Amino acid sequence: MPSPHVGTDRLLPTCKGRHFPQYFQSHGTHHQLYSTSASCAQVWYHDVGSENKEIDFEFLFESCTKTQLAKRLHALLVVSGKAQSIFIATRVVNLYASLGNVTSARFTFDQIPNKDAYTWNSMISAYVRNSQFHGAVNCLYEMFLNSQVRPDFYSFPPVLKACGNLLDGKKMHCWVSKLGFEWDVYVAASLVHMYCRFGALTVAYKIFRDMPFRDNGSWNAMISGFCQNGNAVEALDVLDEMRLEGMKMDCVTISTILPACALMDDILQGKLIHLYAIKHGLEFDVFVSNALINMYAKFGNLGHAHKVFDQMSVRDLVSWNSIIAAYEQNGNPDSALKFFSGMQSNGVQPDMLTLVSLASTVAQSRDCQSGRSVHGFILRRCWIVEGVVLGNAVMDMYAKLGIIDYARRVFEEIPSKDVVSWNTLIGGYGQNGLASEAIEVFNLMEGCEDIRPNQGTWVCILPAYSHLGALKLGKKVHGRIIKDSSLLDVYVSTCLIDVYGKCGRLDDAMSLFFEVPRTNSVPWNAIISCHGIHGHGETSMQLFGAMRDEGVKPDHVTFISLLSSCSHSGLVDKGQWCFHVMQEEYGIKPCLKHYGCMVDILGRAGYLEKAYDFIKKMHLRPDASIWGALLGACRIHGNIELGKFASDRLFEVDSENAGYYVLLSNLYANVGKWEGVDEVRSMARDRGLKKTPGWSSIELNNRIEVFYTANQSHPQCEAIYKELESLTAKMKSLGYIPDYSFVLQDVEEDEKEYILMSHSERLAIAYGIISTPHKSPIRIFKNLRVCGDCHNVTKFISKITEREIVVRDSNRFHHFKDGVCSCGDYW
DNA sequence: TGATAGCATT
Repeated sequence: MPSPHVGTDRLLPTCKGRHFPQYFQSHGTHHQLYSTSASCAQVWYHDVGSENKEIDFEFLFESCTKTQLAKRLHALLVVSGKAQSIFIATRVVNLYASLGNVTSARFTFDQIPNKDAYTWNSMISAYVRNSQFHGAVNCLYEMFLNSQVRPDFYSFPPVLKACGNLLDGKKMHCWVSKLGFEWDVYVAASLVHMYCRFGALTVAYKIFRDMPFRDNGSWNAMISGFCQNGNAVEALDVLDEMRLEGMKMDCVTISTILPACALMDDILQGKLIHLYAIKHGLEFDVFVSNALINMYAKFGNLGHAHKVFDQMSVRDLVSWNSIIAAYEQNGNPDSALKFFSGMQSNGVQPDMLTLVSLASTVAQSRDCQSGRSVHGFILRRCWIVEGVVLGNAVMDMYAKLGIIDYARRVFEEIPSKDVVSWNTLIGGYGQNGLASEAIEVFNLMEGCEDIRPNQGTWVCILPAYSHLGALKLGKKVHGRIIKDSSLLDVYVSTCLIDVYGKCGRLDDAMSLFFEVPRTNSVPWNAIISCHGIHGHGETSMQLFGAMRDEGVKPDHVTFISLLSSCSHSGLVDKGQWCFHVMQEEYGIKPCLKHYGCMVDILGRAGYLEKAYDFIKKMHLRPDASIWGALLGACRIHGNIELGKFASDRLFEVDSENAGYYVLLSNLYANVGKWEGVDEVRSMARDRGLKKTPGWSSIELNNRIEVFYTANQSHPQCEAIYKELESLTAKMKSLGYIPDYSFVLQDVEEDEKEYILMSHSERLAIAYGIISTPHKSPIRIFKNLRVCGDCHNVTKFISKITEREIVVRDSNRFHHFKDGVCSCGDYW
């Protein structure tokens, strides 16, 4: 029975038919059949040339690890006449199937003349093992139509598995019942598993309950069904029942139940199961070890995860992926990268999931060069086209690396974008401070009919609204969320609290805060920070007290919010107390942001030397924000020497930020040291520094109007400047003197006055005045800090126009009313 | 004679 697809590879050119023995003769007696690669060398073919010795086919079957080898073995079987046996032919079908080659399996299958049930069942499972589920179901129908053999107990388990994947199994269940196979333990377990795949847990559980006999596999099917639908409690209940009935957990049970322990946050249960595995000698099973690595990683216990990984004698792709993900998800990108290179040097080929972890790792390591390497690696394998998940991960990586244009490009290249792709791009723009672009993309997404926003979308778009102060747009989304979903996700609620708080609606933020479940720190952090930026430091402290009373554990973000609240309100003692409590009571190590707040608190309050001593005692290297805080404090308190020292340190670590030059120039100007002002100006000029363009925005008629400094292109430009000129005249009659120290350019005085007048916040305020009813309040947002002159001017404007003016800048809120600011000029 | 099946980890 010559087989045309056999023996076609060029290393065995004459192996067809009867030429085959001659091939061996020409190569002597001891002959290595599979000599193409080292991994195949284990398979030897002994003494074919000397006719009296038998070929060890059993050994050859065992040793086939590649389709090419299987084809040679198949050829050998054909030549030796053994392939005519239906038993041997069926084994060949199974061999091809196990190597992932369904085509060859089917070809061999078709060549077999009198197929029996064994043969048909093997072909069915060949399809299922290779995820060709329609093929499996069709093959069963084919078998049924072939009147000589009937489907039996062995036919249905793989077909039911296929049905589970195809999400269509009612008809098959009827058939199984009709044939009376329902009570076979394998068939019933397959039914249980299939219904669990559909999420029909009640039906699955009923079948499971009614089983007359349950083996380990049946229990495992039910437990895994609950686990995979996220019902960890039920899974653990069934496990208890199983053990009460005297059944022992096996490798499958353990690798199924460990993720449920992680889901339940039940580390004790997880450790007990680990102990059980050790006691019963199951700990070195590759599935069990992998599941243990994943569980310990979820509990943040990298030591245990690493130990399990180290003790493994056999590691597969999942083991490497798990240990890489463990380090990546616990914020240790360096170790994750080390394991990735370890994986490569061990000859394990990475898959798409490896690259998803790797992309996140690189995003954390802030290494743009590696980012490109990862992208290149993926591009060479065309993986972006294959799976949207990897494309999304690469987008996220670029967004986190701050290369948002690349993220956009990857987004454009993803053929079937899902809601996560959109969310990632929206969030990416948001994280890079491009709130308007984020909103633009969100609007584009709204135009896509097949994409529906989810909770993740709201978490990405709402901060963009907070950032621009788009209260009305935020409220619109709030309405939609209430309409769409009965249940408010804690993260979405927190974003809404943030929108209301940052749009100046503290009362609305508070009432929303009281509605959400407050069991984790996230909503607390938001509400504390909102009160902080409004200058209500005492309220922030009271909220912290309430948080402690309710038993909610604060995290490092809580303390950043608290410390910045203290700094905005001048609460020196309370700030120091927080800094102490954070370390002593909660064991949180201060990061640069905490230190920055402390320098700010001390410095603003006038304890400049204390602030400097504090910096000297830091266990982290001070960055620009730390020296910037000290410099800012020196400006307020007119300390030239320390200010000069701080700015020297500052420009060592960041010489590009124009804001710090303005600060220093302002310090000199305040004490009348004009030569210092000139020096700073020339420094700034020499370095050709890139200024962050200042802008302010105002929300009118459901639109956000953005004004850039000295913007002349607005349609109402003329009216705006006219209004400002008239206001300036009135202010001067009330005693306003422009403070030119906020002007960095070296120009004539009248031009300096014009520059100050063109500051974006003034343009926005003037636009508000001419576009809204008399005496109505005005809300302005500015991306940088409001300059001292603008702050002073706004006080005058609030008095002249009898309007309440709320300005939120990059730092905090300023409420102006009757010529006074709520911050008491302390900001 | 022999060979075919369910439940497991990122």
